[in-house]
Amino acid sequence: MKFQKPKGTKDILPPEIHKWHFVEKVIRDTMDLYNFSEIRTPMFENTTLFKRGVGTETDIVGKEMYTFEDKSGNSITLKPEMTAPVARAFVEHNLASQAPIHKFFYITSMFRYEKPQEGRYREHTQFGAEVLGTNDVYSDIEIISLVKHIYNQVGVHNFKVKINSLGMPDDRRKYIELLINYLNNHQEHLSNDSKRRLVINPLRILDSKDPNDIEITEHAPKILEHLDIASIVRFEKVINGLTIAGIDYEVDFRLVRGFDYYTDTTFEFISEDLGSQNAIGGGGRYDKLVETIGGKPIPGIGFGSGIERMIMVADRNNFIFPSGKSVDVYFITLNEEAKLVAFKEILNLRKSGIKCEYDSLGRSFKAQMREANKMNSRFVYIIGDEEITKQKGLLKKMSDGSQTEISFNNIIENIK
RNA sequence: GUGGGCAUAGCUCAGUUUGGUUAGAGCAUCAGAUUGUGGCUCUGAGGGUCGUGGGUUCGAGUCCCAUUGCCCACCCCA
Repeated sequence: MKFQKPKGTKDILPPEIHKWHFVEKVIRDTMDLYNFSEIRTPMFENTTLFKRGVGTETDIVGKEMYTFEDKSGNSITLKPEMTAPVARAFVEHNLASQAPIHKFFYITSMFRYEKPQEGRYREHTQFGAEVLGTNDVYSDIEIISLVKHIYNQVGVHNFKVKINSLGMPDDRRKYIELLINYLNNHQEHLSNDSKRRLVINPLRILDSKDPNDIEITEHAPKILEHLDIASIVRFEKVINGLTIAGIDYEVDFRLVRGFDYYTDTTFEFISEDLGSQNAIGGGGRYDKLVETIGGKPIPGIGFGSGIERMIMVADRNNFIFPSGKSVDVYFITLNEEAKLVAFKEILNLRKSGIKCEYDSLGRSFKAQMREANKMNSRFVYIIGDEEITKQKGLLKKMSDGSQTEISFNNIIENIK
């Protein structure tokens, strides 16, 4: 019997890892530039956090959570999203009393029990940010600019920003009633899925892909026309800010996201390079979440973005990810004594930060040359019988093939 | 969770229609092409229980069933 990775998971092997290192570095550097600090929370939480925070009617909580009982009978869930854990840590450590505003970022695995397909895993990696403590419109704009800023550095240019406002809960509730009334009159023409959603989560009918549903919802009441004046003003300010920031956006009344905690601003980044799972990232404002999970009424906004999907888009746009430093010196050794000399020299060179490699299979000269060439070594240092006698090795520059005799302890001066 | 397709060497795939001797190619790997010199070229070698388990048959990579995995769409999302 052969072992294989669990369904919906992946291994990242050496030829791919430089992409991840690069993306992670860009994220950390850019987050620092925007003055966000990293937060790490456990891989799992008590299940009730997500039920309370995210909402039991959402698909993520309702059917996609990795939930299990631990040995003492507590219900544990591998985190399917990061906003609720961050809010929990924020409340648990009473951070609100230490400073009025907190800006967090994270890079972490997420777990959702779904049917895997391209760009969709059961364990995937997201980076994201959360701003807690202000509902300033500029924090909305800053978050969206930040995402774009990071995308552009990692080769993700081909994407659209969709934006909408879901208003505050009271307005949304009233709007949903209007929507239900409207849809009830067209019920017989709705898809089966949407008939079901009419009872469970009517907003979701707005983003149905069924042509009939789209036709019907085209003339449905629009949420943006039924919001409180404060929400409308704020939405306009956000949009204005995006224009000033030079970010192209598309107002999309069909954009309703899969978490119950959103209020006012919601947004999504989509790319046509992803196929059917076309969202690279998304987020929104959640001004009621902190109090929902037992904190003070503190507003927040955040986003999450899938790193697998970002790399996928970058690859499909032929983005070249910078790779690490290549080998500086490959030691070619032709006998046992030479190996000992090489071993001593390598110890020294590595202390000075020179990247070295050597043959550990006792292979032929030619094979060692090929190996050095394959790993793109800048230099080769050859030690054979003659060189041992002279106490000088042959330093060969691979780019032009030139080679000179260099004493054993003189290598470092000659490879600049 | 629902529907459709695919599974042959490390990778990309022929071979399946019309079951029939030791299952092939390219790339990759390794080794050679006169003494101790890489990239290009040439030659050769290793590597597969044909996803797994049953069944039909004198005989199965090829037909049938089941199972697992992957892909596509729906659902949903990153």
